[in-house]
Amino acid sequence: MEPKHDNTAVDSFLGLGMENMGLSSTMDEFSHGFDFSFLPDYGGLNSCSTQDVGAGLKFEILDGFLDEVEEVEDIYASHDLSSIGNHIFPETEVKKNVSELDGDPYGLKNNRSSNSPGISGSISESSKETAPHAESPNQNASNERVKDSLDSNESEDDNKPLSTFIGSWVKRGKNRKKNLSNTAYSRINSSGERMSCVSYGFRPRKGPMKKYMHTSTENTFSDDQLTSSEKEDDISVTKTSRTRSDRRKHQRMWTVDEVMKLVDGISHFGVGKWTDIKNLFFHSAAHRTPIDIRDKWRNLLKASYKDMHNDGQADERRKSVACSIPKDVLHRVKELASLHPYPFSKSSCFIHDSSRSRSSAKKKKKKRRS
DNA sequence: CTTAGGG
DNA sequence: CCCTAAG
Repeated sequence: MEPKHDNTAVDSFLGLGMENMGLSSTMDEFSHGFDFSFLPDYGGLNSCSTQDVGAGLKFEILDGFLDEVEEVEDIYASHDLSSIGNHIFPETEVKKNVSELDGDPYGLKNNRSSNSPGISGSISESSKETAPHAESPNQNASNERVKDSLDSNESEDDNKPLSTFIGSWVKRGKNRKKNLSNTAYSRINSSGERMSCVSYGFRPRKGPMKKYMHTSTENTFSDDQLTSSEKEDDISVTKTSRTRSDRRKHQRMWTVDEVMKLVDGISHFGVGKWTDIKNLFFHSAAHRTPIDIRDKWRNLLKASYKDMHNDGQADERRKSVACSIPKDVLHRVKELASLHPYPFSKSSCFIHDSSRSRSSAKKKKKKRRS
């Protein structure tokens, strides 16, 4: 292979070359049992890419970028993979099998949502999140790495105000036995403040979702994912030398994208299959336990009903941009709500006003099974 | 372990 | 979010 070390190499690195790189490496790792010949032409995979990669990968010039290259690889791998995945598993065909591809199990993301962060979003996302990955050399069967990056398709941050994280722990007074025994203790034992930068505040959900993930991968990933918020937490904690009194999981604002995934999940699995939804649609979301998801759905329903009672009144009370739920999503929520009622029977939620008497019937329909 | 419900 | 009770 002739290393063409002129502009071409650089160009291809910065441009198409990257794509090819990511793709080719992806292919290397994934072509083990597969015949990708049916895949669409990914821009001269064979012709220029291998060459450029061969040349480019030497990277005398780009030595310093190697780290980033890894990320980039991941990023592109993720994209290529997702597109591949969509080709391999067209829509309805495979359900669980796709689970590992996550992010966009049914290719839903593509159709919907001007909101869901497209490529750009994912890129910033991934680069942010895979970065820590590159540092730990061992723990990546490249296989898993790719899967990770797939997961990082997750739209973690749409618009997460950092203040959210900082503020959230402040308002927690109660101490909880469970939490105390879990997190706080470990922290104390590990000599309190000094340690705090590592483990404080991370309360792993008790059961790692083992079904669809290969343990180490997801865990490390979630750590990475939490990194940002964790840092916030740590800083605040060490600064104030917070005691273990407040141990509430950081309240993370639900992004529109997440909400949409939730809606998707429900429309695919039905209400009540929250573990399934979690696994498929929120597999990469380290937080968002099935319970969280259910709670969110509960809230969404509430919101939708509220909205429908305000008939037409575009209520802008939810001023925070992150919170406001787009109308279309709200509509879908309503549809789903009428489709399969959420089983909360008691009076608790929802406004009980006069108009509810008849209309409530639609909520109390039969529960749809899957 | 999962869900439903309630706080 | 958290917690608990129930399958």
